[in-house]
Amino acid sequence: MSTTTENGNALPAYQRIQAAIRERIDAGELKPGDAVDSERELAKLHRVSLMTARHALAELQHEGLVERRRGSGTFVAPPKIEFNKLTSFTEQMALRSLPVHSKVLHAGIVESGPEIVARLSLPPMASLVFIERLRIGANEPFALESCYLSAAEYAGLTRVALNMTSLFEVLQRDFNTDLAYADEEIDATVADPKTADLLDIPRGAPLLRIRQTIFSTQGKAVLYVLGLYRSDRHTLRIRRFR
Amino acid sequence: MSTTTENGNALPAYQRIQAAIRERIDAGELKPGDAVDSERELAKLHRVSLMTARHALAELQHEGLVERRRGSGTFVAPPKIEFNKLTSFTEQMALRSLPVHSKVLHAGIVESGPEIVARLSLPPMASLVFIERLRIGANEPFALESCYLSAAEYAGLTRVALNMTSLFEVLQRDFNTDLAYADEEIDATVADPKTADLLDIPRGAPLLRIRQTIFSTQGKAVLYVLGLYRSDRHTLRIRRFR
DNA sequence: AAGTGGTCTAGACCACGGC
DNA sequence: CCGTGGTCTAGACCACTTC
Repeated sequence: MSTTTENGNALPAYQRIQAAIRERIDAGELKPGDAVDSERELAKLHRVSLMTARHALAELQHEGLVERRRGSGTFVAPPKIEFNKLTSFTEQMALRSLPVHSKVLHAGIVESGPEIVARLSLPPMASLVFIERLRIGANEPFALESCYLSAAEYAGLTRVALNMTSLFEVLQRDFNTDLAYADEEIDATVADPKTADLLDIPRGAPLLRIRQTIFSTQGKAVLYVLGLYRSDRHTLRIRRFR
Repeated sequence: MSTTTENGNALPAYQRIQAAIRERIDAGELKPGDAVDSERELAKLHRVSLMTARHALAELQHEGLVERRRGSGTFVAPPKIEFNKLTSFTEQMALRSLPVHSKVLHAGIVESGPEIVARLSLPPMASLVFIERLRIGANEPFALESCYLSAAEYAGLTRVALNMTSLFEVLQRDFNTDLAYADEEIDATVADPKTADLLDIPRGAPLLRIRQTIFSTQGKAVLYVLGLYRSDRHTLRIRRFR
């Protein structure tokens, strides 16, 4: 017997059922806590067997979109807060609806030391795009960020105005590079004279130093960022699990 | 038809199959990359239907224990590195096989300010167990940690020798408290004179400050920890996802 | 061609929750 | 009690990989 009587497309039945439920949630028709159709109802509605309806719901449960309670039913799960999410400076500030811009201090091609090249898994003599920006939110300097990328692939970045635009956005739009995750090393340091002046803090003031290697969805190290954050204006929040 | 012919226990068939596979992996009989029995083999071996064998493998795949490739088979997945894992100081040092101990500076009951009480979701006048420890690894002071817990529940902690023992372990063993996750606030500060002396660093040296609220598996805030880490001996590593 | 995982059926019994 | 999810059967066809 064929999968459906009126076939034609390629989407499995259980995925069609999931899509239908997702749509009802996205449309606001179903809110957190509301009951979703039961397995038996879904089976009748979509003319599939119980196992297929069950499969659809089981996956949605695993995704965290619904909760299932034996004897009771299937319910839309409350929205989950996402922890340890990699967000750009622009996105973080937008969440707090703060006016934000950057002052580009440098943007060019450099021959850098072996350390940064190694972090990007590039050959020892590779040249790099180097962008240094002072990050400003609510008219106060927040952070000093130095970004490094392979010049071979991202030389065009030096011609993009990055004072108002998110680097993440430019990489996605103009270079078709989607970022996936970042490995970060976090420690504390003190402001040297030049940094202190730029960030408008006393020399010797404590700074949070975050060194990120950011990887694309293809698993390639795309971006190395050294960030110095004013500790009086910045707290990093993370959640760790046992 | 009954679930099995020779029933008696309560474990579902698919979980017995999973357990059998897990055992073979734990025993080293199956290594990463090795092929696991196919659905059909498992079905015959355990005398269950294909769907049941399939269910067992599908869950193991979702857990990340095995990888399944259509047309090819099911294989033991390479071990995954766990990121952002909540580990005790003792566990971290054990990973680097460094000799480790602690010097208990204080251990007693205190009436603390409103902030810490609030972080533990306790009534305003609640008294707290306060334990201050200097953490020492490789014969060098690493960090200064102040722990706070509800005195009503954990008063017995003041009588436990915590200079060589992990607090996490004591909570689990003696208080039946399993920890699940921690919300952490991370910033930078400078060493005050007392802290500088204890950590054997210059006054004004940068410190990584981590404030943790640690929750039990029941979702209760159990422990508040204020940690000051020598930035020349400590780097926090995390991975963040987009 | 043979074997694998992916999807699916049309039933079944059980354990649990709420009324 | 009835409806819910949880487990399970004994098959089937398909898409894919490997040889």
